[in-house]
Amino acid sequence: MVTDCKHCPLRRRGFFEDMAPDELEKTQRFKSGELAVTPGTPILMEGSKAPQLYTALRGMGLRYKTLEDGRRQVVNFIFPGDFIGLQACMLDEMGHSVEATTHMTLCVFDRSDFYDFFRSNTKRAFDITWLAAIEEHFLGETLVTIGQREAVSSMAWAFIRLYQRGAALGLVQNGQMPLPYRQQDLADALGISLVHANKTIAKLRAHQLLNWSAGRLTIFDMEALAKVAQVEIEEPRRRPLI
Amino acid sequence: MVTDCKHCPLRRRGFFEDMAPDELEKTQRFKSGELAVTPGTPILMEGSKAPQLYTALRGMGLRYKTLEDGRRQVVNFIFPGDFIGLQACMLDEMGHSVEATTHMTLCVFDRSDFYDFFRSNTKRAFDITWLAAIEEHFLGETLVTIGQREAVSSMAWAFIRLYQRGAALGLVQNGQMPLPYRQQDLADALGISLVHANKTIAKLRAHQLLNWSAGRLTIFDMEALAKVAQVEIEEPRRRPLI
DNA sequence: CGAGGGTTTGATGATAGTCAAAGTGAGTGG
DNA sequence: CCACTCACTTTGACTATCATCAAACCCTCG
Repeated sequence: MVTDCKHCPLRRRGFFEDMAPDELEKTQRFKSGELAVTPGTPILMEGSKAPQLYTALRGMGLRYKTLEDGRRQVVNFIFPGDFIGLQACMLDEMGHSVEATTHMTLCVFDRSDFYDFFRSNTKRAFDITWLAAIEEHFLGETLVTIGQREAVSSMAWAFIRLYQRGAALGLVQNGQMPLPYRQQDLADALGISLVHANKTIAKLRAHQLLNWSAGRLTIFDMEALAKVAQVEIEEPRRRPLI
Repeated sequence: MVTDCKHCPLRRRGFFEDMAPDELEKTQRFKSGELAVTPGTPILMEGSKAPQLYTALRGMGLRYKTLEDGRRQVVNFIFPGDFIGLQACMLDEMGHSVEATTHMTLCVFDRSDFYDFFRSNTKRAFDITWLAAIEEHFLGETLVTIGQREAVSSMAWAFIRLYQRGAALGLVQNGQMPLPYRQQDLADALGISLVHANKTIAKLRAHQLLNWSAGRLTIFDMEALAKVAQVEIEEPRRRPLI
């Protein structure tokens, strides 16, 4: 019951770039299977040499790093279409762990086929580099956030980016999207404590800017939120799908 | 008076990977010239579509992003051998600004030749992706630092990484290396205020762990420093040179 | 010798962390 | 169907880390 790349439900969303027939076919051959995991399942571990790569097909997860004293930094939230494990592939070791937050389905690729895939088609190689670059770009933005913005501002920024990502994927309906994370996850992503995160969210809610409860996010006033966050509102750009 | 890739002074250091003759020759053809800049010169601007790429040949600089309110986040410190402008190339726009801290000499490449270069040799394309991946890896580590470590710990981490990078490049002599940045730069890199940065450095100095003055860094006790920073001591790995 | 960039220091206050406890709601088992 | 548990959220009280302000200091340079 493996999804055929030709009929990939993701590619139908306008968010992902179209693929030439031969790219599609090569990707199909690259794909070695599918993996379904339950919430909380670790998918990749920091420092491990994973033999496989994934693309998130359904469900959400997160990337994180942990410090020796147990502190955790959430590096990124994983949405459908995200490519997982490039670091293990290029650097031989994952720089962060990956874990499923909801039920997830992942397309599986064998690392041993990666170089062939990379070589087989310049466009695809370029796509992979593009993904690495956009990730670097995003991490840079996250860095400014954690380093320079204060909590309210950080929170606003995070919600805006999450919402935009959701919107691009067509997850937003009636101004609402599923956001199945815990406050602890957001807190760990922004480098603030759970308690402080909670109080900060409460503040945004009190100001009628947004609501996030029961795993659903609603944004009431994007303009005002953007002002709080000090960001330009811009659509995420279309991205390649591996 | 342009340095020939064949005799590139960087490649002689063991830190950079060897290059096959044809790679070397393609790189040479890719290189369109050299640029010498004085301290303080902006090299790339956030948001700009730079027509050129660079490799730092000599000198040091920094990458940073600025917020509307003027706050600055230093994303990374640029050392000889660093590749500059990949983001502009892949994403069409720089995600951060780049500025020279010391006098610098940069190898210049034309963006219009980039795709050809990328396509011409799979190994080189791979190298570029590798660089993007290692950068992503490093930014992840920075993220944990800013998000989870407290000031002393952050500082210790930063000095360790800078020192290791310097050591790999052969800049360390008698346990000392040049580190021509201001305390403000370090502060902006770690997301703390100048005053606090200063006091934190003073603390490390008082504990006899290191000294950083007059643009020179000395580390007295790497072990203890690593303990403060909560990091493993590991050599930076050899990297490709573009 | 004065100017200016960078560093250092002290005083004060705000932002955010920690601790502790209560509230909420979904899921489970008797 | 009703406790009961467990994971998560919410709130209050207290504290620490860190930011801001201001002034002095140090050094190089013209």
